[in-house]
Amino acid sequence: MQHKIATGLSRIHLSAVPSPSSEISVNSFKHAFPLKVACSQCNMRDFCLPTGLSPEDFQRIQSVISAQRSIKRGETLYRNGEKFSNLYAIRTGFFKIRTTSEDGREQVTGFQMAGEIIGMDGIMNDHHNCDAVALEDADVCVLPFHLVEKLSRDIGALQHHVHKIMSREIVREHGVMLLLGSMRAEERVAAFLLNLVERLHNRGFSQTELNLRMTREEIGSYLGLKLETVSRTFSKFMEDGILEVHQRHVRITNADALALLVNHEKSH
Amino acid sequence: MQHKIATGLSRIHLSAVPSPSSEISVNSFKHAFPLKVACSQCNMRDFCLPTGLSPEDFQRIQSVISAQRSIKRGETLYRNGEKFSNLYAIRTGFFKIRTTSEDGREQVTGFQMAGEIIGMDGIMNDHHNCDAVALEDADVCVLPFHLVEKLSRDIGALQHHVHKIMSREIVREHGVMLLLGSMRAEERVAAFLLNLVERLHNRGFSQTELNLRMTREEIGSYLGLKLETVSRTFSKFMEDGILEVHQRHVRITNADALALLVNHEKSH
DNA sequence: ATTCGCTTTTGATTTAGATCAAATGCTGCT
DNA sequence: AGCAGCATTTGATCTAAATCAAAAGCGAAT
Repeated sequence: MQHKIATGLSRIHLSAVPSPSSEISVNSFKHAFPLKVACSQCNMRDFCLPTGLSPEDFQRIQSVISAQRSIKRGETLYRNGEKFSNLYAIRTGFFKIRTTSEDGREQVTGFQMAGEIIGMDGIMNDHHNCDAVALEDADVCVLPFHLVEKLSRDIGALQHHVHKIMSREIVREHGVMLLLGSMRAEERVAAFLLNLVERLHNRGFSQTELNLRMTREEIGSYLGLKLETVSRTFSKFMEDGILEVHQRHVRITNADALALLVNHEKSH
Repeated sequence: MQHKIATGLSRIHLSAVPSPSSEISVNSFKHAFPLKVACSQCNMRDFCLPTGLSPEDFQRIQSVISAQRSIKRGETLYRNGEKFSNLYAIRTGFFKIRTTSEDGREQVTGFQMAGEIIGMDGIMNDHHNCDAVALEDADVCVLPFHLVEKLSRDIGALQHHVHKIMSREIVREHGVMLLLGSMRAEERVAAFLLNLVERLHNRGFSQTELNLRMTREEIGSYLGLKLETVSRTFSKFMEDGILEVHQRHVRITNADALALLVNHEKSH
């Protein structure tokens, strides 16, 4: 597979196969009637769904997808306090998930990309307790949760898959806690970049090059650092020949050094 | 309800109702044959299970509990890398959950007490990826996960409850990330104490007094601070008349001040 | 093409918390 | 009871990252 760089342009490669109707008509009606794509045809299916489903199961799972929704950059898919009713499978685009404390402090708890499922925070008490903000134009599949639950009672593979996805989120957050609780700035930034690039690589993008969708401030919020520290760390990595950074475009020129930074606490 | 202080002694109040057999015989065989208590009779049932279950449902849920297990202080219930097969409902006792990075850094990701369910980290890839260490002698109910899944396909309330429990864990971890990513030392310690005391209060213990089960170092690991900083913060809170601390015994003498610390970022 | 409003970089300085060090206090064990 | 080994406290010092400040870069809108 040719590796692509995760730029805005290449987003189109991540989209599902277009319908037979012309590009123009699709685009004009895109916001009002987002393209509904069969799960069995979607490039993201292996990320959203269990593998090895029968065509009938695909059909049944497809039936719970009530709609697709397009979210423009800067808009929110759901917000803290809103009634919970759906999970969302990201089909294209990129989100930040953030929580806010009573006194207004903000914490980015994750950056989520195509193929990932978001919204599970709302199950607990029927209301979302964080915001999902699109960092680039995005399309999501809407999965009414009561239907997901209903169908999982019939399809064991789906049931287990839902459990796995939630477990994966718990484990991911353990990793972030480790990062926030015990790593120094350089390690955090290195871990962040390696994680992003790995997930992009799984989706067919380059392993060494990426376009950041978020500001230095958002990276800082996620990593428990100030934006100046993020910026300085990037500059430091450039000096060390580990990265080439031009604005939001990053090329990893020494992945080994980056990996070493994360896994070997500097002795002192 | 009379409030109890969470000391080692009062642990007995958290235990399920003893069987008709004498205390002595129960205790002598405790480790080998932990008392199996009916869920419907267990004081922790409202924490572990959905409310409003029929007697039949209690019976069926009870049937998936393969055993109870006693863990001595310092021992682990499960370990990173171990095969996953069970969730555990804590019946008595207190655990720390910790992850370890490749280079050996340790992060306590949570402190869990009676009524809480642990082990969900293992669902994702069939292996646990953290350790559960008993900080005091503990009894847990062993819930083979494949049976939990099987039964949830029949009992909708159980299915939803499992989802809620996992969602709650995700949300809890969001909170810890907020703490680690954006709070200062005093706020972290205040948030930690308020959280602990609230959970104990929900279980019938005092709202103002508690016995810590963990060392300053473990608190520090959880809060992303060094043990000296935790100790100093306790001392500071004593000077300020917010706490009385004697070793592991803590009395909150000014809960309002503690709450204000958490919710109002100091302007500067 | 120009302007306005971000975003990013970089420098100077400050500071919260880490680190290093030592004394004291508990707890469990023989 | 006495000893050994932790756990905790407290003080002195250091440092990584925050804060404050200013300039430069970029992109969207007119």
